[in-house]
Parts: sequence; C-alpha cells; structure tokens
Amino acid sequence: MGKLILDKSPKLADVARAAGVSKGTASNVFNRPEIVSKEVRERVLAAAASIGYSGPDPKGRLLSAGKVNAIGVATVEPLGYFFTDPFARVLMTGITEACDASGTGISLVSAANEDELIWNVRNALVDGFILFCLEGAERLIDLSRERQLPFVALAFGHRDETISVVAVDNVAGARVAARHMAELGHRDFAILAMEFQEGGFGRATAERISGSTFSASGDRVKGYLDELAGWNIDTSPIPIFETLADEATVHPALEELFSSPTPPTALLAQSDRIAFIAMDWLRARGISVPGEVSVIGFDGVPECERSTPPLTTIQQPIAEIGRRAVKAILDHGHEVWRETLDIELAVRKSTAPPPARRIR
Amino acid sequence: MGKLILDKSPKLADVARAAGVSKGTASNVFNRPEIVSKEVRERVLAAAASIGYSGPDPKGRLLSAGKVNAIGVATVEPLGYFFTDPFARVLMTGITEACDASGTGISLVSAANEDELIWNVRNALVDGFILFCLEGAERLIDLSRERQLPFVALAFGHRDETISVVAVDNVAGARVAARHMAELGHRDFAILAMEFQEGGFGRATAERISGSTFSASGDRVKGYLDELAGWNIDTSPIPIFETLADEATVHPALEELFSSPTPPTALLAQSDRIAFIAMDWLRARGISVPGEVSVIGFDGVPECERSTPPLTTIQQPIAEIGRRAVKAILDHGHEVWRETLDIELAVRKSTAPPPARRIR
DNA sequence: GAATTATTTTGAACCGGTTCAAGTCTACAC
DNA sequence: GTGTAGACTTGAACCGGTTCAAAATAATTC
Repeated sequence: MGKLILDKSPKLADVARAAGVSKGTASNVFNRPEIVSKEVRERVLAAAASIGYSGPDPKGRLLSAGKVNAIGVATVEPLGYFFTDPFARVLMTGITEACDASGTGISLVSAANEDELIWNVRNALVDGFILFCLEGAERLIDLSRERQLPFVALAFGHRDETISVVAVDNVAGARVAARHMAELGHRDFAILAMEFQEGGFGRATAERISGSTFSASGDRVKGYLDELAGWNIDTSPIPIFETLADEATVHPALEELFSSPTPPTALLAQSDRIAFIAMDWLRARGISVPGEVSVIGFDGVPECERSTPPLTTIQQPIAEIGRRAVKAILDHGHEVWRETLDIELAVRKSTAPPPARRIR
Repeated sequence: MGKLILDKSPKLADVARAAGVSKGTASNVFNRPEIVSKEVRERVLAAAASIGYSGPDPKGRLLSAGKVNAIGVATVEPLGYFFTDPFARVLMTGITEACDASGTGISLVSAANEDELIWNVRNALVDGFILFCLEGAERLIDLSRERQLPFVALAFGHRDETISVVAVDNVAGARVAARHMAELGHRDFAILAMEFQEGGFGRATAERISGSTFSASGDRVKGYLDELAGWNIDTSPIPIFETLADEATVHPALEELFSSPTPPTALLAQSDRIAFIAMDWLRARGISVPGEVSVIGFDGVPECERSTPPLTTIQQPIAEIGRRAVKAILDHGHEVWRETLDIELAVRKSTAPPPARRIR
C-alpha cells in the first residue's frame, strides 16, 4: 500500500514500476503482448488495472510513431459546409469510403475566419490534407505547403504544376455542355459564371476572365466559347456574368438578360447551384424551362434529379474524386500526383430545342 | 556552410543551434514572439527560414500542451453515415456550429467493423467524445469510458445515471404523437418500432420490449401506449412490429397489417425513416395517406417537408442537441451532464381523421 | 556609482510513450 | 560440463516540442 493518493492519471512508467518491470516491457504488454511471457504480461495487466491505467495514451505514442492515421479535409468555409453543401457531401462520401477501406480517420479542418483557419491548418493533427479549393485556394495551398505534409487539391485546375491535383477537365466539360445546347439548335447564349476573382460579380470583362484566380470558372468559359466558335457562332456578344452562386448576384444578371429585347434561349450555368437559382427565378417570372429557355448546369449534384424541372448538367464523378484524393495522399504521399477524371453529360428535362420563332 | 545535407526535416533544436540561442528562446519566438527581443527574434526567424523550418510541429506541442483542441464524434457505422443519414447531418450541423464558435476541431471516429472501432476510439486524438448511440451504444460507451476522456451520449435515454446525456424525452414525445392521432379520432393503431434489441425484427413480444437494450424504442412504445390508455383505448391488441428501419423489415410488417380484415387507420412510426418507407409502400398499394391511413413519424428530419405527403412528425431539436453536446464536453468536461430537450408536434399532411366508416 | 527593477535568455525537467541493441536467462544438445 | 540457440527483458535514446525558475543583462532611480 505505497501511495494511496494518485492526483494525476497514471502513466506507463507508473504501471511498469508497480509491476516491477521496465517501461519497455510494459509498453510491449500493450502493443505486442505475444512477445512478453504470459506471467509478466498478467502481472503488468494486473498492475495496470489496480492503479487505473487504461492503456497507452495516443498522445504519447504519436510522437514516436510519427503517423496520426488521419487525414485532414480542409476548406475555407465554416465547418457546417461539409454537411450542408451538396457537392461537398457527395465528395465526402467518396472520401469516407476510401478512408473506411484503409482505416484512416478524418479530421475536418476549416474555419469561420482567416486567423482560425491558419491556426487550424498549422495545428491539425493529420498525415496529409485534402483541400477543397473553392475559393481562397491560394491561402489554403500556401498554408498546407508550410506544413510540409502531403496534400492534394480538389476541383482546382491550377496552373501550378508542382501541386497534386485530382480534378476534372473543366474546359472539356464546358465544351460538352455548349455542344449539347448547340446541337439542340440554340444560338442565343448567356453564361452565368462563378467567381473569376475574389468576391467579384456583375458583367465580366475579358481581362477579368483571363486574369481569373479561380481557374475553374475561367476554364469553363473557355470551353463554352471554344465550342460555340466551332459552330460558327459569334461568341463576342455572348454576355458573361460573374456571380457568387447566390440569389443576390444571380438575380441581377437574369434581370438584365431578360429585360433585353432578345433574351438568350440557352443559359450556360457554371454550377448546378447557379442553375437552380436561375430556374427558380425563371419559374417565378413565368418563363418556361425548357420551353422558352434551356438551362444546363455543371457538377451533377444529386439535387439535379429532384429539381423542377430536373436539371441537365455536366456530371462530375464527385465521389470518385474524393476516393482518388484519399489514394493520392495515402499511396503517393509527397510525390506530385495529378489526375484528371472524365465528365459526362447528364441530359434531363431542363434543355430542349429553342422556341420555333427563335430558331435561326 | 556547415552541414549541406539535411536528411531529416529540421526541428526546433536545429533552429536554436543555427541561431545560437537556447531551445526555450526559439520556442518563444514562435509562440510568444512579444517576449523575445526584436533582434533575437529576427535572427531565429532567419535561421529557421535558412534551414527550412516552418514552425513547431503540432505533434510535439501536443504532448506538453495536453489538449488537442478537437472533439471526436463517434458512431458504430461507416464514416459515410455522417454525410448521408439525414438525422446525423442535422445533428452535425449543430455540432459544427458550436465547434466553429469555440474554435474546436472535429474528428470523425467510426468504423466499418468492431476491431477498427476499438482501435479508432482508443487512438483518436481528441479531448472528448460525442457518441451517436443508435445501436451498439454499450460498446461505444464502454470504449469511451476506457479512454477516460469526457464524453456525452446523444439520443440515448440510458438508465445509467453516471454518464452524460443530451437527449429528448422519448416517452413524452411518443405521447404527443399518440394524442394527435387520438384527437383526430383514430382508434385503430399499429406501431412500427425501431430495434428493441440488437438485430431484432418482426412482431414484438412484451418481454422483448420491456427488456429493450435500446431504450429509445422502448420508451416510445411506452409513451404511445400510456397515452392511448388515457383515451380509454384497449392497448393490448395494438400490434407492435420491431424493424431495422429498412424496407426488408418494414414491408413484411405492413403486409401483415394490411392483409388483416381490420387494418389500422393510424400508423405510429418510431422514426421518420420508417414512416417514409411505410408511406411509399402504402402509395404503391394504392392506399391513400392520409385518406385511409394516417402516418406520424418521429425525429423531424428535413425530408419530412418534401415527402409525399409531407410527414407529420415529432420534431426533435436535432441541431440544438448537437450544440448542447459540444457545450457539455467543452464546458462541463468530466462532470455528469444530463439534459432533456423539448420536442414539438409538427403537423403536416400525413395525418387526418380516419375514414368515416371507420369512426367508432 | 550602487541599488533596484525590468527585460531577456537559459537550461533542465517534463509531456507519455516506442524502439532496439545489448544483456540475461533457460533449455537443450553434445 | 560447455556451447548455443531461443525467449524474454532491460535501459537508454529518441520522438519534438513547452515551461518555468533562475541567471544574465539592460535600464532606471537616487
């Protein structure tokens, strides 16, 4: 009955002392019990039980083990983003599948504000990062690079060839979207784009597009225009509106477009979200989709099947992107790993030939 | 130009040596720069930059800091559960809100199989656990207790008074559900219950119910029956079917119920999920809801508003449960914290008075 | 110029484990 | 009785930081 009072939770060394063995042996009892003699093993276990020690603290193990066995999924958004955003949710499904299969944990890294994000990325206990590069991609990438851990950027067709990326070919996807519309006979287009540069919206100028920081939006515009040019359509008058994918920035664009004497018959939306907002607005205005206006989205979130009308869109292999990202981290670590996945056209009910009077 | 080759990533000690200061000072440069003289600070930073050191490794800090600054959210399900299950998603929304507000990270702890779950719970780098106790509650609770970290169980009206719990009053909720149906005039009931004991389904016996391991289902049955007894309804013939909340176990129950000469006019479903499956089945059979049969759910997931018809249900404050759980961990640590939140009846379109011919 | 006080810096202890080369012990063969 | 392989154990080094009392240095006061 040595010390009766134990103010701190017991540690491995206490167990070892209580059992009269070395720390090394005590450690083995918990991690490689088979190499310890039965007798000693039981003695150590008994000692552990008697002083209330319930196995090695992972915090201690971590340092020497080096590996956390978890990957961080990071984004510049509040944490709730992972559970509310449709795209993110499907992506997470893919990520979780791959993590489950490999016994890897997931840490959500994110923040409401810049300072916290920095702290969170710097201090996340993870073996690598998957970055949702929706915006603020640069910051996130810089921070991750600082950590000197493997990381892979998603949905980010960045020019920087030195970072790992799993993404789709945005130019090709946009071409497919535009081709679909052209094949249906449309000739009057408008583009509802995502941000080209931080926080911008409104009618977009050519320089703003070419100087886009967020390359996905720039690439998609390029894809649309390249394709349409191939159909002998003069692309220069096609209006391009930059939006933040919310009603506040999409509605004004629509107002402007549909107050024109010759409104577009085909709306090329750079994301499903933008397309949904547009369709809601059109319905509220009594403009029929696809009767008067056809709308095509981009991404292929599950909601496309349930919208009214169901949205024709460019389907990204969202979950697959997630799975590949995990593999990139786990199997390829620090090596630069770049993968481009195929997209598919998913035709639903929001696209049709233009109204007869508008066929030229 | 001392050592040109650096095979391992530099550590704080290397920086200190390179800058000619003590390790303690180097540490201060990164954590409390204000107490270090400008001159020394710059020298250390320069040394760090020159040998490629990018700030203290959180793995090292962890040990002495003690706190991870993250809480684990655990369940006995594959990781994808957090992103696909509607109830879980709303819960996570609440949890993320509270975590965002307090700058706490989230680790998802979960597993496809038992062994992995044990490993994951034992090794999760977290300051506490929130347990989704849907099933396998005991295991999860035992494992968490072993870790000697604060934890709180959700949606688990466990008898064990020594664990922290944030939940709703299932008995009261069920009473409200039954009362609503009774007030509408229903007298012919059937109960579609969740599991009472691991993996069970089919017609449930009284002993199976009273011996239920998963108390939520038992409590809800109790609530239904208590309330109905108060309406002078003989509760003994009310059929109670245990289900796994999937089609495979709900459909047979419905087959049996609706092949009877006097099928129920009121279906008390213990979860929205069960209610949705029931409504789908009824629609497929051409049985009108709520014309011929009224259905009430339990939980209040967002889908209730979009089902056909929209589901009348017992609304749990799901997100609030999540928020409170985080607070329980963060603010109350190891102390036993028990909270019972109020439920609300959400009347939608799936309940109505019984068909005239069935009013007694 | 000595005594105080404020500001920096140091160095050792500590956080809680894991690892592995070297050492001890046992058993069995010759 | 000696040699040797096999089975356990030991103990020190290490993982990468943080912390804080004490020492050193600088600035102020009288």
